[in-house]
Amino acid sequence: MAKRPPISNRVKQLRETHDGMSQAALAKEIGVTRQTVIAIEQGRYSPSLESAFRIARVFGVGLEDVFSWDDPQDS
Amino acid sequence: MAKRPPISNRVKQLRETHDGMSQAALAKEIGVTRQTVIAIEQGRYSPSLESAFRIARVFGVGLEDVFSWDDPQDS
DNA sequence: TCTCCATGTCAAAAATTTCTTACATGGCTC
DNA sequence: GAGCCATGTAAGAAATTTTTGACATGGAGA
Repeated sequence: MAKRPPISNRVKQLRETHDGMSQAALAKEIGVTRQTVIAIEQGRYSPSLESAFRIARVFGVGLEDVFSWDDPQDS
Repeated sequence: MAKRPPISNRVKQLRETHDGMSQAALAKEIGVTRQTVIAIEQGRYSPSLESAFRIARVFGVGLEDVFSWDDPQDS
């Protein structure tokens, strides 16, 4: 199965600050299913670059304002 | 099959400006195979967010300095 | 209470990305 | 020419992401 990726995201917070947009509404806007939004928010797997870009666009922010790389160790 | 995503990238240029790093060397650094690097450079599909972050890191730039969303317009 | 909505879980199928292996070409050097 | 190295193609297997559909829970409101 999929490992948890070393990437965290603020999708949930962004939804809240975006007029309490629901997962279903976000899913519809970016063209994926609600299951996908749930899985991304829960960090079960990281989305495709394409979905990531679409999410950032919906919220009008940069990709790295939504997703961030937080690998503890790495040379 | 996969559609070509509305995302372009400068991986090839970055390799060149990075001391002519080969595809094989880049692949090894980001932990994927050479085939994957080729496919990404050719835009056959967009990489996972994880691979995208690793590529940006290798070149010491931001994610959006490597990959950019170029969709004509959204509805 | 009953209904609606948002969130969440689960499982299996479908789609996409990545890997593995093998082979081809062009450039360069010896 | 022979030997490398970098790039490219191709096909199938493996892994991961996304979809589909069904069901459960809690909160808000009528």
